[in-house]
Amino acid sequence: MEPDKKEDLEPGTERKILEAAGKVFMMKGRLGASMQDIADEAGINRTLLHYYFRNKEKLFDTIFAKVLATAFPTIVKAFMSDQPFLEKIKMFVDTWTDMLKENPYLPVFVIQEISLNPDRLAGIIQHVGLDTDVALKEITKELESYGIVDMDPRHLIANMLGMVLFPYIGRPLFQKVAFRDDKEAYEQFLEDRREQVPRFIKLALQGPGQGEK
Amino acid sequence: MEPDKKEDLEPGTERKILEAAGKVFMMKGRLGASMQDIADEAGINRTLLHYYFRNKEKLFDTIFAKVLATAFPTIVKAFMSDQPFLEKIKMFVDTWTDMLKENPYLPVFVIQEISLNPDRLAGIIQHVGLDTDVALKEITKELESYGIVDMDPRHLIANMLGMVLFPYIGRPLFQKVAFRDDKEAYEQFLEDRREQVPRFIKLALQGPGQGEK
DNA sequence: TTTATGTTTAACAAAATTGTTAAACAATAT
DNA sequence: ATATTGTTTAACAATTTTGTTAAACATAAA
Repeated sequence: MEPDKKEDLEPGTERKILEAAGKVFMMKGRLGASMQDIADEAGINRTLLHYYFRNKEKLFDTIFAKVLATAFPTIVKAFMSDQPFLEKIKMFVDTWTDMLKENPYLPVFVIQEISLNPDRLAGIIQHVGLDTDVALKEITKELESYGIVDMDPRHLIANMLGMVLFPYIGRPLFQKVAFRDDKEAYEQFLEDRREQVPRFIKLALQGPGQGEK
Repeated sequence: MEPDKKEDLEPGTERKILEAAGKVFMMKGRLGASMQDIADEAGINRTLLHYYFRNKEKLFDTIFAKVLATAFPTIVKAFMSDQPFLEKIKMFVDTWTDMLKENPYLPVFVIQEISLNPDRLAGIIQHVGLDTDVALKEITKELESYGIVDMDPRHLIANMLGMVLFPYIGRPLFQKVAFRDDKEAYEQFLEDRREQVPRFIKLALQGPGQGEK
C-alpha cells in the first residue's frame, strides 16, 4: 500500500502551499479558512505550513497580493493595445471572461476582503501602480467621437465591469432564480456574454442619433 | 451621572437586537461578527442576547431571511407597474438606488453568504416566491418591439443588475482607484448613475438601426 | 560519514468564542 | 404583597484555532 509516500523532498512545497492557500482562501474566505484546511489541501502537515509561513496573516497577505496582481493587469490590458475602440471593448470582455473562467471565485474573494478591511488596499494599490488617467482620457475622447459628450468615462467603466462581473459575483443566486439551477445552461449563458456584452455596449455607443464611425 | 440607566423594561429590545444584528452582520460578516459585538451594538448583555435568540445561527438566519425579504421585492417591483418599458427601467434603477443608499452593505453581505453557503438559498427562495417567468416573457416581447430578437432577456437583467450593483459592490476599490478616494465625488457619481444607467440602456435598445417606439 | 535541510508526530499554552447556568435585581402586573 | 418577566452579573465547560516547541526521521549534500 501507500502508493506515493515520500516521492520528493522539497520540490515545490512552497508552490503547493501557495496553490492550496489560494484555493482554500478563495472558497472559504479568510476567516472561514483554517491553517489545517490549507495544510490538508496542500497535502502536508500544519507544522510545516507554519514553518514556511510563520502565521496565517503573512500567508494571507501573500495570497491576497498575488491575487490582486493577477486581476489588476486584466483591467487595463485591453486598453493598452492599439485597436479600434470597439475592438478594445470586445477584448476587454474577452480577457476578463478568460480570467474569470479560471478564477471564478476571485471577485467575491477580493470584494469580501476589501469590504471587511479596506485598509489592506492602500499598501497594495500603489505597489501595482494603476495609471488610470491615460485610459480615462482616451475613453473620454472616444466617447466624444461617438457624440456622447456629457458622460464621465468612469460610467462606461462601471457599466462594463458591472456587466462582466455580475454573472460571476451573483452566480449562486442568479443561476438558481433565473436558470432554475441549470448549471450547463448557466455556463452557456456566461459564454454568450462574450458577444452579448460588447454588442450591448456597441449599440449604446452608436445610439439612435448618429451612427457614425 | 448615568444619564439614562433603566429607561425602559422591555419596550423594543427585540427590535434593538434585530437592528444591531443586521448592522453588525452586514459590516463584519457572519464569521467576523461575535455575539458580544452584537450585544454591544444593541446596548445589552450577551446573556440577554442568548435569552432572545438561543444561538448565533438562529439569530443569523432571522437576519438573513429579513435582508433577502427586503431585497427581493426590489428586483421585480418596477416591472409589475404599468408603464412604458423605458419608464420601468428608469424606475428599476431608481428603486434599487434608493434601497442601496439605505443598505449599502447589503449586496456584499448577501453575496458573501450565498457564496460561502449556497444551500442557505434553497429554503428562502421558495418562501419569497419569485415569479420570474412572467417578467422574462414581458421583457422578451419588449426587446422584440425594439427589433432585438436574438437576445435572451436574462442578458438585459444581468446588464441592469451589474450596472446598478457594481458601484456598491466594488466601492472601496473603485472609489480609491478611479476617484482617488474622494468620497463626495463618489457619492455624486452614485447619484449620477440614476440617469446615466437608464440612458445607456435606452441608447442600447434604440440602437443605430431603427429608432422606433 | 557527517551535516544540513525538509518533514512529520506529538504535545502544549494561550486566546477567543460559544452556549449554559445560577443568582440577584428591578419594575410591572396580579 | 406577591408573582412574573426582563435584565444583569458572574462564572463555567466545551470547543476551536492559533502559534510554538521538542523530538525523531529522511534524504541529499558535504
